[in-house]
Amino acid sequence: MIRTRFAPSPTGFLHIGNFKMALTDFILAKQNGGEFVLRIEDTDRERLVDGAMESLLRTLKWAGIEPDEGVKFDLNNKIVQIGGKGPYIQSERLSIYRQFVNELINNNHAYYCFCSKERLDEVRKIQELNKQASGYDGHCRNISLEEAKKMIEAGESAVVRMKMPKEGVTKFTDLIRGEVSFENKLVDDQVILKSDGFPTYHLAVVVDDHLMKITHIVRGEEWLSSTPKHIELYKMFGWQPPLFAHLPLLLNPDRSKLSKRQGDVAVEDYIKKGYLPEAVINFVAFLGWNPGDEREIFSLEELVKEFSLEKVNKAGAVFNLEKLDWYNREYLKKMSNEELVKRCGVLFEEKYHISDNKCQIALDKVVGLEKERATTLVELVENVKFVFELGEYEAELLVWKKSDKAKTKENLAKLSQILAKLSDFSKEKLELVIGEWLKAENIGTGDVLWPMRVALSGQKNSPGPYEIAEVLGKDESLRRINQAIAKL
RNA sequence: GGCCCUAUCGUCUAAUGGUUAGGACCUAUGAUUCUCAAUCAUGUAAUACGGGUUCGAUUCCCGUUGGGGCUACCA
Repeated sequence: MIRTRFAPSPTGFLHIGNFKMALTDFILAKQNGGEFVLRIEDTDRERLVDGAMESLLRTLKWAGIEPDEGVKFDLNNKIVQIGGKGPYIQSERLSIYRQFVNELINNNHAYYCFCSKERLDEVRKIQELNKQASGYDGHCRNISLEEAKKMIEAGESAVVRMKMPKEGVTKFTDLIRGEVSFENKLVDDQVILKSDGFPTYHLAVVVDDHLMKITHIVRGEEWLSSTPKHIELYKMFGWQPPLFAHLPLLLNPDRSKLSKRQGDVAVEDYIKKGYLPEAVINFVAFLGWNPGDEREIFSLEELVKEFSLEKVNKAGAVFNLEKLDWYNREYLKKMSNEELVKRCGVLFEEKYHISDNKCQIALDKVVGLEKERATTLVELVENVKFVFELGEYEAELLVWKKSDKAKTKENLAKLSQILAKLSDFSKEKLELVIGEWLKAENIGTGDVLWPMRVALSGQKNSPGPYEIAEVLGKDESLRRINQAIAKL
């Protein structure tokens, strides 16, 4: 059975690139009837951010990516750990790591290192000057265990380094890139246990993935060059390494690694702006993957059905907001008004203080006005402002370019009379009645529809007049039209 | 600097040892139209470069160049 995991560090909001990894891990597990594990990698005590774990979980939940095992919200939105092989938060697993580090030390696969930061900096500087490969020079590699223990007892600060073999080549087959190989002598003696007693990523990830029976490691390409260290650790422990798949990275428009400087990188930013999870998932999944035909719209369920690692591209992909916008518009157009009202609920509440479901039916129509025009939820809610509050506008705006003020006033007055007699204010009925009138009297549509639309919306650009009139209802529509007549 | 990964329109990508190199986004033009959208039609636009292998290479190999990653007691 396939078991994948997503293992974020709680150092801030969920990065869109990491989101892509989580999505891929989730899809891969789900499509094979496997399990998806969520683990928290909080071994860097200095970069911990309060509330980051909650934020990460909230974002994943928004996207419908929830783990079968590991850390998640329960029904009361409390963070819990589920599954049998926990804990799933690394800071709660310190004794486990210590035990495996000791095993490595006792088997001569790891050693204590007492080098100061200053010495390490010096070594690096010299290597750089000599244009050599940089890395630890092995200064403490041959200190005997007895001697090391004495130094520790004497109070010296130490880290533990893994003992990389000095010859040979580490080869592995990446599911995306094929065979990759590294010369062992160029691989560093990585620190695996820090002086604060916490493991580094490299040790913790290997131990946890093994203990948690992870079969496929799907992660970003930035990990490719540390994979030989991980493979070597599996070897030292006598464990079977899992399969690796290193996904291409997301890029800025200038093709550098996607970074905060050039735009929003946190998924939360996109949630706040009113992007739909469907659109973000579809967009991000299609960065570096496609089904091989010309379909572009894929739900999470369809992705689970059709995604395959073999078709994933090798090169990084520019994170192109214009395409995201397009996806969001597509999903907005497709969505039922009812569902859209649900999604916009909080935004309506914040902006117009409309909250309870008494207004649901009305909101349904309001939302329909803009769903083909807006790009995001926030924009949609903003754009229907005129329904709740008719803004100020100049009388000149009422006059269509091919018309004049007198004619406009006359037309609106007649329109007002006609509407006053109507009981059915549906847009179909309005269109029919007004259409007949225009035809009968041979009046150009623009001569009436333009001023009517402006009178109802107060805006240069807006939805059509019939639609707006239907949403506003008879009383409010007439009030606005008569107000416009008074202006002229 | 060292090591590793990578290269098709501006962007995301499809395809094949032989094609008019396809689609989507963006963009331009036209149609529609009361405005903005939406919609429909049409157009512009790509195999980084140099060597091989081959009857033939965008595809396979090598090199160059470009881009990216790693090179921490960060992940």
